[in-house]
Amino acid sequence: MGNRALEDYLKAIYKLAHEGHGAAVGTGAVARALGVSTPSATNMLKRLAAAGLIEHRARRGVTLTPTGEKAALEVVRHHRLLELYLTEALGYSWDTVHAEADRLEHAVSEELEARLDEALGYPTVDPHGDPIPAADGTVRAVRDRPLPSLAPGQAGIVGRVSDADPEKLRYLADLGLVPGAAVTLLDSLPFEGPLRVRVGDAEGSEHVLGRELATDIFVRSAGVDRDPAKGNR
Amino acid sequence: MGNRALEDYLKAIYKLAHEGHGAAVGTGAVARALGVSTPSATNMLKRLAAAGLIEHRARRGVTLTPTGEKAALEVVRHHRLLELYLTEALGYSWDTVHAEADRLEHAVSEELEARLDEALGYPTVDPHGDPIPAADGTVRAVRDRPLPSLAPGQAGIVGRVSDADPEKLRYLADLGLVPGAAVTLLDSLPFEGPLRVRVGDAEGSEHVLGRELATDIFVRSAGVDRDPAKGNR
DNA sequence: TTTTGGTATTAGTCGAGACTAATCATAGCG
DNA sequence: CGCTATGATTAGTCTCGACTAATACCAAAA
Ligand SMILES: [Mn+2]
Ligand SMILES: [Mn+2]
Ligand SMILES: [Mn+2]
Ligand SMILES: [Mn+2]
Repeated sequence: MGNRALEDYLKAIYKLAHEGHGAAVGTGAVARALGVSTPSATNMLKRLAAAGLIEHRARRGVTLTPTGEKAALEVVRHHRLLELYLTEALGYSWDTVHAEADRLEHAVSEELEARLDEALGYPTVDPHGDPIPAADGTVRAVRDRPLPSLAPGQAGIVGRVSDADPEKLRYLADLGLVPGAAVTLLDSLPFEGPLRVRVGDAEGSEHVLGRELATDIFVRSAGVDRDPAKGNR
Repeated sequence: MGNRALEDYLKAIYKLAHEGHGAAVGTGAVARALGVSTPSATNMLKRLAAAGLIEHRARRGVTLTPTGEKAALEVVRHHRLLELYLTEALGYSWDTVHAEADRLEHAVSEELEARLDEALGYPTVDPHGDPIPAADGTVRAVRDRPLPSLAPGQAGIVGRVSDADPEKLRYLADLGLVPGAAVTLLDSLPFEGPLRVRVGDAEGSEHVLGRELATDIFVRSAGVDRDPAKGNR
């Protein structure tokens, strides 16, 4: 097919750029994210650069140009609108939507995008807590921090969880660790040990989480509940 | 992309086989249907044959094998479920759904297919009157005849209209010539001339239709209203 | 300063699907 | 019975994305 590959590269670059704060994205990272060999990535990155979608400083890394960022946001918007629509309107569970949306995202027209947006009431957050870029390319900034960065005894609200692994998502849902849930870090064992957390408000249930799993959960301060996402639902 | 091309070829062959009653489908017809050169079609047909999806008697034409027919029906089912879902649930008009479904059909998983089917109440007809193949590969037989084959004075019910041309569909909708509408052939001018029809019951409105347009409208006898399609909606 | 190891690029190949130009096969007509 | 029109196939290319194997770069360690 034509632009499916390009779109997936742009999306991957966008996401990598936003988790490794600001720095340029390496060829290898892109390759790993897409399950592709590094020469394949090099080749593709050159073409993206030739198309003016990315800046490619050889042996340095890669950054999205404004045009490229716009295109990437378009794909991300499709993906997240689809994820939300599939769960809200068609009863999908949040652990299965990702794969479905990954295929559908490339076949979504501007009209379908608009109709999904409308049917959902112009949402700003997807089922996993990721922000849905607006039609004009605006994205709410994410300031959530990984759960382990809380101080012992500190409370937070789950803002976002990593949406890649269905198993993980099912497990988190069982524990009640979904976006919007209150969570308190009771203590965290040293030497990268597990964390003990309370899920829910005053007398919620306690759980122990492995370090790795906890790192995929992002929280915001419990006090500061100025979340634009809640604005228009 | 991988199977998008194959699926489109299978779908095209299926549809051509069903409009030219029973005969084998020629390479040229396939090429024309897909907007592709005949050598491209020859090449692709060979690969479909190698995959056991079609029977290709050289210089004869092509027929779907049971496996091929099953695969084709799968695509057709996706297409028509999507068309219906887009109109019913997302407010698409019937002239624009075809193009959208043509892209989405290849990205529909078995799960999404099942959920669309359920959300629509297990429908059997798409917005243009085409039958939706059941999950088990069953298709309601279509016995509708072209409008011009009615005898002057004879009444019928619109069963199906050709869904390829949006302009045409908009025009037909304006005239009220949609599936389920009653239509009476008042008279038809000789030498392939235009037809005068009444749309609606006793005192409906009268319209004149060009021969070509009329040939894209398919009707069933007004009396025999044993239509399985009306069964479960 | 030389060695080493991780990362990126080059070189060469492959299959999918498309194209054009040239050739063939056959049905039907004269 | 031979000729021709129509339709199908062959031959040869092209682009897109992927791959492996070989090479080049560069930073840090020795
Ligand atoms: Mn994708
Ligand atoms: Mn998501
Ligand atoms: Mn299609
Ligand atoms: Mn249709």
